[in-house]
Amino acid sequence: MVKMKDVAELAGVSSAAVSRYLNGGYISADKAQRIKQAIELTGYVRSSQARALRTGSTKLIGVIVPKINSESVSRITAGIGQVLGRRGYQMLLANTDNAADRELEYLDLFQNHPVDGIVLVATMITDEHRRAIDSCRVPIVLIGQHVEGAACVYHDDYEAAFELGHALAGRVDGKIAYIGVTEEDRAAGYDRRRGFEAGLRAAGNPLDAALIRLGSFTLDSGYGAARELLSAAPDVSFIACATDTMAAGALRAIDEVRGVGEGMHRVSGFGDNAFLRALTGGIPTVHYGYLTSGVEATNMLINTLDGVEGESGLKTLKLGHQLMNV
Amino acid sequence: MVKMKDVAELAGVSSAAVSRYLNGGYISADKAQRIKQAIELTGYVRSSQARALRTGSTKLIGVIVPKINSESVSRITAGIGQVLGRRGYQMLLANTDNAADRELEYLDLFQNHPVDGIVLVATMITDEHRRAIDSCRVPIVLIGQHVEGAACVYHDDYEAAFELGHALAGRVDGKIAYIGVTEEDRAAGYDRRRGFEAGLRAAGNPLDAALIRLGSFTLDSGYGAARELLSAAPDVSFIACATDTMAAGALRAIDEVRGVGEGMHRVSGFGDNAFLRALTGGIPTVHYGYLTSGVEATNMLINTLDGVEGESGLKTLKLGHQLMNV
DNA sequence: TATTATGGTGAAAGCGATTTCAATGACAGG
DNA sequence: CCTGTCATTGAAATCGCTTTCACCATAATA
Repeated sequence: MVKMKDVAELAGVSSAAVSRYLNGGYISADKAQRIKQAIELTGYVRSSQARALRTGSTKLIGVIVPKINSESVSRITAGIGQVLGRRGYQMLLANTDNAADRELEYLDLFQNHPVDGIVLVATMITDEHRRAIDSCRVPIVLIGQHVEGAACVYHDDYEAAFELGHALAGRVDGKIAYIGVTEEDRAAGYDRRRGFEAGLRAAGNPLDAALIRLGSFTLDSGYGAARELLSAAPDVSFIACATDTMAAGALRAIDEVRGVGEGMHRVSGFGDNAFLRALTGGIPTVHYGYLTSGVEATNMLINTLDGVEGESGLKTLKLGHQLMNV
Repeated sequence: MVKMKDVAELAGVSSAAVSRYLNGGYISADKAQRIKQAIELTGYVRSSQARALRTGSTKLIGVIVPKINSESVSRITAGIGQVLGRRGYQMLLANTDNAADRELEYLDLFQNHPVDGIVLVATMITDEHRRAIDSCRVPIVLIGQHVEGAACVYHDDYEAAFELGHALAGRVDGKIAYIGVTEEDRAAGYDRRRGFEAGLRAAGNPLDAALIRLGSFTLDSGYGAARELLSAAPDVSFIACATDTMAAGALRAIDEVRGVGEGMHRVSGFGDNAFLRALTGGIPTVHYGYLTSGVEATNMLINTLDGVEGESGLKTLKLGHQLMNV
């Protein structure tokens, strides 16, 4: 492996000069030229490990996600990767598989192992999380949850759910049920349910607490909850779900119980999943710019790291949403 | 930041001893104990950057994927991540967004930037790819394509497609059409089409070359191709697709043209997408263990890196498949 | 002419680990 | 008592780069 010293010798300069050439310090045109040639000749590439040791920066961003194989998360990740690539950073990906404690673990690992910053696609925010975030040694941006005092990019789940509930209340006749997710997930659990309830209530069609079920983000859990609902309360005519994935499960359940195709206009979701849209023609749902949230969060983070001027760096950003098919 | 020297001083030993303690070299029980305490007391964690510089190993694995936001790829990635986490490595993720040249770029980047090995979720394998793979300075495993002389984990797309074609030939009456993908993707393009054709032919119901279209992996492209097919050849009664995603698009097209629900038994796919399964009750498709291929490939790679005994290290592994809903 | 900037430069000091090496002491065997 | 193992040990050399520092021209200013 050719190192800087070799290049320097070949070019007849000191390695300090080569380093300066590479990093844009004082260098005479003459030597710059010689160094350039020497580098090309030897095919030299600088060791990022030595550089990292010396500078303390690795150009690595840690990205922690709850589940990579989900449409929303993988879109966010795509957005993150896009910006990272463009701005000269690389992505260290950690998939926690929905285990909140592994989130903390990785938060820890990433601080000691070498990342310059962290993007956390958040679900549950416990006190421990808050503490870990506060005491994080590198800049960190959250996606998906609004946490006081932390930099975050999120959607207004309450407002979106409110609008959805309000809009649906008028269009649906009969009983509306709701399949939510754990309220520990503030955004997708608590906010969506509360917003939806408030929306229905505001439209004069309040949600019956007995018709609320809890899923776990998966298609199967949506299916199971819906089956249970349909047999426990056969007069339910519409099932609103906290995610499109669970809505797909509910759809399947309704189709099974009431006949194929029946489900299509009897569920709503969140997230505007492309498959669901194509296969059903579109159920009522909320469109979020997942990719955008990845992009925005990452830009925010890197602006801070690179000290981009005119940029205040980390902050809080609420992205918009769009009601679909209502 | 507390460094090894600090720990050493506190424990009254040399830093060499601490290093040995950490890496399992000769150390007396007495000193080991003192070092252990000193580490706990100081909260010392060793700098992976310094370690990387010295040892040349970063415990980082580069993972190159064509598109992270696709069900199959994100499942593979989940499998990779699982093994990586378990075996003490971290994942450097690069998303090429289906640009083959960016694959090469990252292959390059990863060799210079510091990874111990590479997992390439492959699509197109050009000569340039082959060269890049051959001359790769770190171990590399491919997923999804079979490349002579390279370590790879893949599925037998030809065989699977053959079986699917053969099985469908009997069940479908009327004309069968096919929406494929670029043949530069040997596995998903060439092998699947050829296998499918051969399967149909073997069953005495050969595919009409005029009924073949080309999509681009996306739902929309499947939709577009299907619309075009349906108007160009209204007597087509079944559309086989090279991916479930395109099948979803085709389904939508059929529903639009022929009425909702009609599509369900008129398309087939590849990949056994969970949404598709739930929403349609299951179209004929091929189930691949995507997560497994990620797991297997990664284990293969790390066995090589860690020199696991009894393991021959890198090799070629063909995984099985399963016909669904035929 | 004397000073002061100013662009350029290389030697050398780290960054924080791992690892070689020679040295040590203990202990068994002869 | 001498010699050979053998487990332990710390000093010191690296790993490959960045960056400080002192220094040198040369040009600009007083």
